[in-house]
Amino acid sequence: MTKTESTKSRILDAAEQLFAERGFAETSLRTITTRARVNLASVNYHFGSKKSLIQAVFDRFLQDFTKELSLELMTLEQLEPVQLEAEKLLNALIKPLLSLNSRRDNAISIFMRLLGRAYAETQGHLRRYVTDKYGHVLVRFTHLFQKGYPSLTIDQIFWRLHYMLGSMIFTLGGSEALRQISQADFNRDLGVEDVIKEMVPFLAAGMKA
Amino acid sequence: MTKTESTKSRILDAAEQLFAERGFAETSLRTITTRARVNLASVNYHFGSKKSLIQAVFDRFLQDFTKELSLELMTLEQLEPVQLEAEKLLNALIKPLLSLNSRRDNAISIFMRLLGRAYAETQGHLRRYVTDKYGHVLVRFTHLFQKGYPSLTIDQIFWRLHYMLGSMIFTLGGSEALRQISQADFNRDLGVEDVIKEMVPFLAAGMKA
DNA sequence: GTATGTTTCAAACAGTTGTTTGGAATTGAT
DNA sequence: ATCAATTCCAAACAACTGTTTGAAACATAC
Repeated sequence: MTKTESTKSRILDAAEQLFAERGFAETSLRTITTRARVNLASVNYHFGSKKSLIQAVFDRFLQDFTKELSLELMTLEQLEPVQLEAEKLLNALIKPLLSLNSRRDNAISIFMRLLGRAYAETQGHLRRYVTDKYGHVLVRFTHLFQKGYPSLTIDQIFWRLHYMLGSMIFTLGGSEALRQISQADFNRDLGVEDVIKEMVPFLAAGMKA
Repeated sequence: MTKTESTKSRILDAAEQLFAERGFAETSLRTITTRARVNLASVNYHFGSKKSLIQAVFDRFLQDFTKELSLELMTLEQLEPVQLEAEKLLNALIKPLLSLNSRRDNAISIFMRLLGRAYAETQGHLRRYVTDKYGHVLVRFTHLFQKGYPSLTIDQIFWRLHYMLGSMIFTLGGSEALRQISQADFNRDLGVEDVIKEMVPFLAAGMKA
């Protein structure tokens, strides 16, 4: 059993990294199994198919993330409307993100990049899978914002949340490359945590606009 | 010559649509040539390779877009610092976008989706190609913001521009799918133009924060 | 030690990919 | 009408894809 687990998780480790780097279609099972130092057939043996492997990669991430996020939302849901400031709501999203990074190096970037790629899969199984399984936290989030900012219409909140998601996925998912540009043009280097901190006032101001 | 042009542009039309829908790797030349009703070999004859075809698709879009954008930037660059409000700067970006849509249906979504996919290509030729060829407008944009908001540091401006780009690419590129969700959950339907209008105050507030 | 179930592995499978080829069809100029 | 250049096209190419197979290696229990 221990040998199996190491094979499965070695595959997951290699897969999530490669998927984030190159994309799903651009990553072959042979590339994954070579990097994971396991036999090619073991992916189909342990996961069934490449599609299922992709979902398994997401599952591992989303389990950790949504568990923490759900906890944050629960405490927020017991607050009075006046206490629900945008900054506080944003932190409920950011705290679980940051704790991802404490478990594994670079986890935020990988996770955001995977999300971005899943989102880009327009025709795909993945998009449905992610939204079906984890769309309810978005709904809870929407309700919280509605409660804190009752002057905004529900569509305004809906769309602003998506502007926000776009900012986060885009900048955090590509942060290495962006940091390279930033470093080249402005001779400064920011870590992912710094970028997130910079992001909060920007997003909060937008949500309150 | 006229036959050739029609073949070339038929390929470009089919390719840009399919690339935006499914992605570059997920779209085969056979799918493209079938939809374009041309022979398979004509892609390699007219464009050389699939990579070059992808670049050609971008070129056609970016030529129209950057020409208009550059014009907008020029008029802004002759204004006084106090006149450079965030809303005005945003409109300089949005106007060329909207005029894309007047030429071809759905052009904004397609363009944004292509940009998103190019951006996701981390290892790739495309990323370099786009940033190399059109990165200077980003620099001009940064300078304008710096002039209008001198209290912000250069890194703050740099990152906020990227938050902004993320919002735009994410929401406009996926707007059909998002609109579906919006329609299902809130029974409202917004066109791309409406989403953009909704976006301006959000982004402007963030930039000024 | 034998038997049972699980996991690994090399090899092969059928299908798809981008690209190349050499000849046919078409074009435009003289 | 003749010639040269351009464009088209069916067919084939080698390389790569995800998946399956059946036997070998391993582990676990009696």
